[in-house]
Order: sequence, then C-alpha cells, then structure tokens
Amino acid sequence: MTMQTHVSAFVGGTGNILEVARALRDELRKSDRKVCDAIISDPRRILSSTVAETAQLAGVSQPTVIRFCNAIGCDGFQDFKLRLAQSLALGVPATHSVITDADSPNEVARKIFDYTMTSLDWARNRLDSAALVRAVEALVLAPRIEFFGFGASGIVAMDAQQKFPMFGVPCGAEIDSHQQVMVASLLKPGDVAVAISNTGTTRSTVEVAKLARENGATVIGITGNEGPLADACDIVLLTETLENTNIYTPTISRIAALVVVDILSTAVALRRGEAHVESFKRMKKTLSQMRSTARI
Amino acid sequence: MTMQTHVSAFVGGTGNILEVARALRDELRKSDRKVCDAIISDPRRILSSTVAETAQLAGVSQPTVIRFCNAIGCDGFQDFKLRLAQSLALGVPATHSVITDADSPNEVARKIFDYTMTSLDWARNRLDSAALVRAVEALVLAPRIEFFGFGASGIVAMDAQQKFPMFGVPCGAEIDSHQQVMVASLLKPGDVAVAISNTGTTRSTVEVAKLARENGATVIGITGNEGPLADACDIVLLTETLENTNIYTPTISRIAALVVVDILSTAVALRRGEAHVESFKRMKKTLSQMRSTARI
DNA sequence: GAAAATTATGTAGTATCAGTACGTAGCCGG
DNA sequence: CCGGCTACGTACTGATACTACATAATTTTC
Repeated sequence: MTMQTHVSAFVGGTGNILEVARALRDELRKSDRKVCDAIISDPRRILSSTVAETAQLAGVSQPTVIRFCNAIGCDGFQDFKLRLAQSLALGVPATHSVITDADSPNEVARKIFDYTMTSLDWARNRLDSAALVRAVEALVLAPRIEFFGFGASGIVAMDAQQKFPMFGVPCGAEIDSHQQVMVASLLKPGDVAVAISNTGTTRSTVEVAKLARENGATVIGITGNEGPLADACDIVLLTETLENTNIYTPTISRIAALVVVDILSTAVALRRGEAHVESFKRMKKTLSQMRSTARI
Repeated sequence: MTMQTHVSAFVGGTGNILEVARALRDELRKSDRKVCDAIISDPRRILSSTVAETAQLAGVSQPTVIRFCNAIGCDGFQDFKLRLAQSLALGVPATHSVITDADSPNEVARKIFDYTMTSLDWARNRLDSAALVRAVEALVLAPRIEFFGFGASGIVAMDAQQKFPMFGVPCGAEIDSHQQVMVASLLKPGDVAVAISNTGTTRSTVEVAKLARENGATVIGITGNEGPLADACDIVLLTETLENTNIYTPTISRIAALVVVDILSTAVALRRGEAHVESFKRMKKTLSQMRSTARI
C-alpha cells in the first residue's frame, strides 16, 4: 500500500485544505514536506503560481509537487489550487495568523475576521444535522421556551430571547443563577430549556439543565465542547470552533452560538406556517416604523 | 473604448466574483450574458469544468468564455475559477439562496451559515481602516467607556461591556433609554461613548450620541447603514452587510457588530501593553477555574 | 553487514487546455 | 443601400499539467 492511498483514505472531500496540509505534514515524504512548507509559508503566492514555479520555490521537481497534491487528497495541482483558494477565502487559518502586540489595528481586524470566518466554516461542517432536526422539532411543539447562560453565553441567551416573535411562544432568558433555578423548577414536560455554555463546563448551567430535565422539560444544549453540559442535555448542538491558541483571540464560540440561534429561530418560524409568518411580518414593519426617524 | 475596459475599470480586485457577475449581468454582451447565466445557475459545476465544457454549457464558443472572464475583471479563465472558488467557499451568496418554507432545518442551517459568512466577508472589505485606527486611539486614551444600544444592538452593547477587562477601564452598557440619557449626560471630554445601531436610525440612540458629544465625549458609532447616527458621531465604523432581501433572513449586522467589538477590544488590549496583559491573563485563568467543574 | 527489494525522487516526453490572431457575420448611422 | 463598428466563431499556437520511465536512496532480510 502506498503512502498516497493511505493518506487520502481518511481525508474528506470537504474541509480546509490548508488545515489538512498542516495536519498531515509530518506523515509526508521528505520532498513532499518541502512542498508543504513552501505552501504554508506563503499560500497566496501559490495561487498565482504554476507547477514549475511552485517546484522551484520548494526546491523540488515538478512531479513531486503533483505527488504532494495527490498525497493530501487532491486530484492534481489544479484541484489543489481550487481548494487552496477556498481555504484562503476564509482567511489564512488562525494557527498561522496569531495576533501579536506588533500588529496594527488593521492587521488585528483582518486576523479576527479571518479567524471568525474560518471558525464558522469549521462549525458549519461539524454541526450535527440530526440533532438540529430534533431541536427544531422540540421547539416547534414547545408551549414555552427558556434560555439559560452566563457571561458571554448569557448574551447569547438574551439574544435568543429577543427572537421570541419567531419562536412564536413566550420566551425567557435568565442570566442570574437564582432566577435560573427558579425558572427551571417551574418548567413542565413539553417545555424546552436551552442551556448555553461555550466551555460546556459552567457549573450552574449544568445544574440548571439537570433540574429542567428532572422536571420533564426537553433540554437543548448549545456548547462549544463535549463535557458535563452535553451529558446533561437531551439534544446537543455542538458548535465546535478552532482551538483557542492565543489569549488575545476572542471567544468565537459565542458567534457560532448566535448563528445556531438564528438557524433555530428561522427554522422554527418556517415550520409554524403562513399564518404566523403574516403576524411576524406585521411586527417587523411596526418595529421599523418605530425605530426610524426623519433625517435631520 | 471597448466594453471590457469600461467594466473592469470599476471592478475591484477583491470581492465576491459571483456577486460581481450578477451585478454586471445586464451590461454584458449578449453571448457573455449566456455564459453569466450558465455560471450563476450552477457555479459549482464550473469549478470542475474546462473552458470547452463551460462554452458548451452556455451554448457559445470557447473564446467567448474567455472574453466573459475578462469582461468581469478577471485575468483569464484560470483566474476566474480561482475567484469563483473563493466565492463559493463563503457559500452561495444570499440572493441565490433565499430561504423558503420548503427548506429543511439543514438547508436553513446551510443557507444561514452561507449568508453569515458572505456578509462578514462583505463587511470586512468595507470596513474603514482609518476610522478603525482613530477609534482604537480614542478608546486607549479613554478613562471611561460607555456602550449604548437598543434591542439587538443592546445585546452587542452588553457584550462589549463584558469585555471591559480588555479595555482596561470602567465600561458601562445602557439599554434603557432613561439610563442612557442619564449616563450620557455625565460623560466628560476624553470619555468615549460607543453608540450601536444596526439600522443607523434608532431615534433614541441618535439622541444619546448627540448628547454625549455635546458633553465633549468622543462618540464612536457602530452602524450598518449611513444615516442619522453616522452623522451624529465623531468616528463611524460602518459594518455594511448584504441587503436583507427576505424576511426570514436574520439580522446579520449584529454579528458583524460583535466582530467589530472583538477587533476594538483586542486592538485596545494590545496597545495597553505588557503589564496590562499580565493582569488580563490572570483574570482569564481565574475565570476558567471558577467555571470549571469536575466531570460527574 | 551485504545484497535485494521497495520506496522516493528526478528526467524526458506527451496530451490537453487556455489564450490569441484573424476572419466573418450582424448592427447601426448616414 | 453602403461604409464603419462591434460581436462572435474558427483555426492555431504556446504553455502547462500530468505520465512513463529510469536512477538514487532507504529499508529489509538473510
């Protein structure tokens, strides 16, 4: 069995090819590794390069470049360039764009945008579709929905609560631990509790989830990691994001969580059908009138 | 002057090529339009096609395909495919993935992710870098920072407030209009007020911004549109997003605003230097200890 | 520790494909 | 109806990705 077949066997068709290349770097042939390094050190340059130029950059022969492409699961150099372009559209992955104190505000902006978009792509590819369907199902049937979260996750909970017109039923968001316990205690079978925690380990959130479950409510967890919270939920929506390699890198998981909330609210609104949609349209219109003010 | 030079003149090097193609469709030559339609109707297919195949799909000759590529500002077919790949990495742009009631939760998820990422890319390309630098400057020097916002923008304000350890000074977030007026009245020269409004027209936010400015505070506006709020601010951070074509499409601007807040807080933290970084590290560590709980 | 087998890498060649020069057909104004 | 211009397709060329093969390096086995 050759190296090529071995490697490409466990490389999926999708996914960030630059991440793949970086991950597989150490298992590659010596010359392939040179190519890999050349690409990682300046991916954008490769986009506008031919095989010959890439080979020269890496200090290897042209076929080696092709072999490298095959080794990481691409179908030739062209295919590789296309996938590389897709990776770069999301920005250079985070691991290679660590924020340092030497960065100007604009460099920080670029890196954070890159990081956010790459992470969202990551989360998208990992979101459990079956769990999503079940979550929507539970929310559509719920006579009442409560959101729980602390800190940054509390922000997400409040954001979700503001979308209650889309959910179509009374929604609450508790960010105080005492309130959380009280509300969770009052939940009934059929009600849905959405427990949000980026870390997946926040103690009181886990306890509230358990409490809600004991009372018969369906508990949906939105979390960035496997862990205690995931164990305590009926339905787990894992919003996995790239690893947080640097203390400056802001917590991306809350943004992924917000997107998940968007998805849930939209999917639920759709399921509630036309009648509900009409009233929602009216609401949105009224709100925009309320907000707007004449230009001075 | 030929059509080509005319068009490519106002097409930037970056930006979503699929959006560009769609925007320019009507100004194109008859045959080029055929190519454009073929591409828009199935962009992914083009990625794996040669010039000949594309020509056949569109029902035109091969050079016409090349001419089309040049017409929309690309440097040949290869360059076009690369850019197309980048566009598709962000997902098929929103205008072509309108959410309908027939969509399954997973289709909704895909579309919302696509839409969010495309919009973030959009916002990134449009963010005013000079304004960003000035905003960071003002925040670094501020002895006090206040965030103002209503509704969804209120969520953003609270999120920003939670980042006060990074800003390094007392931060407040007001989401009640009376509170907002009170706090804004008490601001002093040098203080920074950050007024957030997705629409850019929220009346009370505009008034608070004016009030803060009258008191000598520097007012930074984070808004999705030009408008009254932008006019009332010293520094405007425009987080332009794609047009909201559909009532189901969730408000993306709040996510763009959150990313901007991430950028501001990170850039400010970097500028505050090492000493401050240390205390921030400690804080983060303590917090994670507080949060964590043993696996049951 | 040496020879054989296997893998890794470069050389030379080929088929394909993008891009170009040119010629003809359609279109408009005079 | 006829010159001037633009739009489009045909035929061709240059370049580029990919393949077949030979040699060098490395590991394996006795």
